[in-house]
Amino acid sequence: MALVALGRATGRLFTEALEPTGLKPRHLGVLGRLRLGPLTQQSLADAVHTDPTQLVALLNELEAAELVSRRRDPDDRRRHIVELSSAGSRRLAEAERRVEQAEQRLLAGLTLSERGQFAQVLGMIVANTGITIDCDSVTDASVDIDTC
Amino acid sequence: MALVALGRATGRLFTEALEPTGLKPRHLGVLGRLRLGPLTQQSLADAVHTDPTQLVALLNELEAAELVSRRRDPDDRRRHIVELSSAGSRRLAEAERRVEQAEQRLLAGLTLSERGQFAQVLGMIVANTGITIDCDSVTDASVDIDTC
DNA sequence: TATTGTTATACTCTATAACTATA
DNA sequence: TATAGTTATAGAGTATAACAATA
Repeated sequence: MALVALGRATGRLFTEALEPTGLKPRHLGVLGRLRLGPLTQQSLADAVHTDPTQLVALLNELEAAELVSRRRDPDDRRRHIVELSSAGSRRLAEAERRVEQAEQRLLAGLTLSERGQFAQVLGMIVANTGITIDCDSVTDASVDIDTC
Repeated sequence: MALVALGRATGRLFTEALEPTGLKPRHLGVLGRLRLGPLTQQSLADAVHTDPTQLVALLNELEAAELVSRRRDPDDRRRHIVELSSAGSRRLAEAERRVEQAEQRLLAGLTLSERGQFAQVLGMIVANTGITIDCDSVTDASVDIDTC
């Protein structure tokens, strides 16, 4: 179905748009969530619907780039508290800008009302089926930049 | 973006719907193309926009299941001519039925006119961007079962 | 004993290069 | 030498199980 192919193509588009930032879509999801505040790795994994096991690798990369920090939770030394750095905050903003530009290119041929309809239909499909989706703001009327 | 996640979820939906047939979406694309007539592997690879190298594995599986046959082209013995068997034809029909059912579930909440709008918008996005898509009938008004 | 984070393993997909047999 | 098909290899992405430290 065309929807699958278009989804893949869109994924490639976003991935390429992010390339200059050194981030991949999944990194963006993590950084975006951390902007709301520091989290434990477990709760972060839940929040971005990622396997805790895969989150480790993502965080290793983000930490190596000094975009996030990990520190032990003094209350429970098994836990790591993950926090967005100021560099991470800046990188996130830049990445979001690039993704938004890519999205503008993608939707260039559509009028505002068509974009609204499109977002609405996407939301309805998600809502009306048992489909589990990896990201949150699907019903966001602006088809906005949740790059989960 | 929601579109990416929905595309992935839809892909999983179709893949699962096909499981009882022992086929994967890519097999379906190959079988569907062969229904139009026998082809050389090269032209088949072109037709379904698949790497000739990956097509080999797909055809090995389809041939092992006796859904297609490969024979040398007498005019150029380097070439293989690939042909749909009658069993392949039946399996294809069954697979298409299952995919269509999955699609009905996916679009269950939408009215006919909403489905039309949706297909139209998908087509416009594809047409208005430089996106290369792996399948043909994207602009098909019925959002029909090209499972490429 | 259970939980947090980590490592190791494996399996699928995909992309690329090298090989064979024919031309 | 070039082409059709094949094989081998390596790289992402993902899922699962086992492990160390801590509770």
